[in-house]
Amino acid sequence: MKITPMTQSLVLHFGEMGSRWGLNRTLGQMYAVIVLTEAPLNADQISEALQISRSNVSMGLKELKSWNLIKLHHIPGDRKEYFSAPSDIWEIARTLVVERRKRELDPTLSTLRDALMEQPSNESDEYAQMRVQQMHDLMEMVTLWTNEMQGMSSEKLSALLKLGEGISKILDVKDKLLLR
Amino acid sequence: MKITPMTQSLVLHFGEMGSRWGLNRTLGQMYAVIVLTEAPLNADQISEALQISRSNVSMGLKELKSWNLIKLHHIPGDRKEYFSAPSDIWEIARTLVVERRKRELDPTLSTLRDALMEQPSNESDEYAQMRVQQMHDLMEMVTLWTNEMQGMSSEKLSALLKLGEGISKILDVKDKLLLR
DNA sequence: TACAATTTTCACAAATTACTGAAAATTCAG
DNA sequence: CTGAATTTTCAGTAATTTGTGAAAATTGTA
Repeated sequence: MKITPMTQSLVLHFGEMGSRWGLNRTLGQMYAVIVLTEAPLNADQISEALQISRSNVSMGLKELKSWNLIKLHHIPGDRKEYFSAPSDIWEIARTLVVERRKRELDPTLSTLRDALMEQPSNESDEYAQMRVQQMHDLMEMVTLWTNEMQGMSSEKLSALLKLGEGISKILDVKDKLLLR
Repeated sequence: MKITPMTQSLVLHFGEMGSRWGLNRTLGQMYAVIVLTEAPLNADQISEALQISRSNVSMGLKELKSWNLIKLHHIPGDRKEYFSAPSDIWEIARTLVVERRKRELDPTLSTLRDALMEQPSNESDEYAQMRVQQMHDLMEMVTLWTNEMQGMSSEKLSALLKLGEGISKILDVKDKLLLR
């Protein structure tokens, strides 16, 4: 599959960014080409577009699947598998946030809980445990939020984000509001 | 500096996590030991606690500085520099979010803008540009939010996060609220 | 069931990233 | 200003991560 210069430069950029996003270069490039192309693509097309080996594409697709970032299609009369990204960009964002939480927060939360169960052996352990408690509480709140986010429609999510600076005002009058 | 078994296991965990957090293993470990220790530490203490070379600590501290994650102290009569983490965990979280945005979102936002300036050369470019526009709008909203967050007091941030599932309800009545 | 098409796995190679010790640079007390 | 204490830099090496081709496994059709 040929790729236009515009797509090409976006793909390269998302490759660079991939590594900063907890994915990696190739994964970033692969997802870029999938997101930017309307028609679902098969592995060979991706391999050709990015000039990477077929086996690398296979491994990348496996990982994108584990992130729930791609949809699988079958074309009648064609044995190949075709892949596309959700057409709703909010769905992609929601998935990314939730999956990153799974990878970045959940394991830590569980380690923090373990540490809190232990008996502090001296003063410095006591201080450490206090900090662990703070981190734990904060991360738990973030987890609640991402769960909430997971169940939100794209419209609602968009409305929430559009609040932007309005969020402070809303917080100020929240109590008043919830009383009625 | 000696390290208790509890701190030791937390340090190891944050090392593992460091890589998923856009830092790296050593940076994660270094920050863990700084966060979990009440007294400010000097480079030699960190080097000893983590069993890594002094030069590695120096590079790590440089990076932690660039993330604005550590505070610098001077102890009278001692030429060494001492480092600590903010005592307010919310401040740490706020900094992390803002710094990650700088590294993960800002460069992409600028690339997306560039792509939007280009003249689409054919239909597939038109589709790509449409997606780029969507991504751009979403990321811009996130940027607004993180800016908002940067200016929020820890108390307010905590209140916002505690809303948790309440956020949906608030959204539902937002318009009513803002009218009065 | 047989077999061609397709996908996945995996051992090794290539590329990237992280770590070290030695040397250079900086800092500051006297 | 001197020189000891301290920090930083950097070239080389070590460790980790990523990519490949060949072979194995799976899939689906005739």
